[in-house]
Amino acid sequence: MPVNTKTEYALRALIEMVESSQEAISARHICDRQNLPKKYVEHLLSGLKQADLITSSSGSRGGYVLNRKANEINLQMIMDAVDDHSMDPACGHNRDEYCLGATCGLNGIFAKISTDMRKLLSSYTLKDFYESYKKVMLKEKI
Amino acid sequence: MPVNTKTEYALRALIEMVESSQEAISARHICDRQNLPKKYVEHLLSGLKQADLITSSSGSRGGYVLNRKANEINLQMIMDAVDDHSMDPACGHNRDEYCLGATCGLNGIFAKISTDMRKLLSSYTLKDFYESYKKVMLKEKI
DNA sequence: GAATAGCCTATTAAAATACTATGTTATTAA
DNA sequence: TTAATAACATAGTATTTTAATAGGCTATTC
Repeated sequence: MPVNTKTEYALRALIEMVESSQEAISARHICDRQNLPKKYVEHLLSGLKQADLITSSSGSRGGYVLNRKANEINLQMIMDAVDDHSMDPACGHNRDEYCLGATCGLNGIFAKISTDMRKLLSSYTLKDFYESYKKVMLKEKI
Repeated sequence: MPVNTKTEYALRALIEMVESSQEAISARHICDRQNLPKKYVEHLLSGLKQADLITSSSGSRGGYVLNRKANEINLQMIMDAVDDHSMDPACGHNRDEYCLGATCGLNGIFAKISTDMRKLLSSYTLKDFYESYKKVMLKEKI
């Protein structure tokens, strides 16, 4: 599955940051609101920070803030940030003993698939996820 | 990674069937030529058979034959055949305790991603893989 | 200086993945 | 008709990846 829990949790955390706008939101608040495991999510947030998607501040009023507009963060960026080796199909990334390596003959087309896949995943922005999420949440409240 | 070893091995086995045309090719021959683990591949072949992508015959002249033209078999079919739960991102397929289920708000867009992904993977046919493979193999021989 | 929050480095638990082992049945060819 | 070859079925194992937890240290604010 292309969207694993790391990606899903990261998305849900980022949605809370969109919601909270310029005000820093703590991991505790994020996890309370989204019902997520705090320690695990903290680890993911550190990945998002390293990728420059968010910034953080320590201390009692600290927390996390988006570092870009929601439409400038896409799914592929998020996946790369929390799960570096996500979309790279190629003979050689698998078991060495049963791989034909450079002579496999499939590397070319595998590379194309990888490119196409990344392109597709780059087409979904955090804005899309947020809006989709918001729509459902508003319905729930009525 | 979208293309795991199951998919890769299945592809390489199917390429040998394309090569062998209407003549049945045994698992032993496939695995000798492609340097693959026989028992494991046998298991994958049974999946391909169940999905009607290939037929098989027992006995000393037995083996496997493609059941469709190479351009009528695509990557998504192969993945479904050897690895049923491949491309279905959705809240709820992950850990229950940290999932908001139906109210997650992401199910809609996750479904769209899944559809788009399947569409993309359906666009690569066995013919594409075979031709890409052949091209490299011919170069090697010179 | 207590409380709150980020962050860093293990460690563990569970699940998926990639195989392996053994045995049975079907077909063919000597 | 029997030896050889091959599919097929079931169960088991081993490795890897994924998902999380634990504990402590550092930074900031009230």
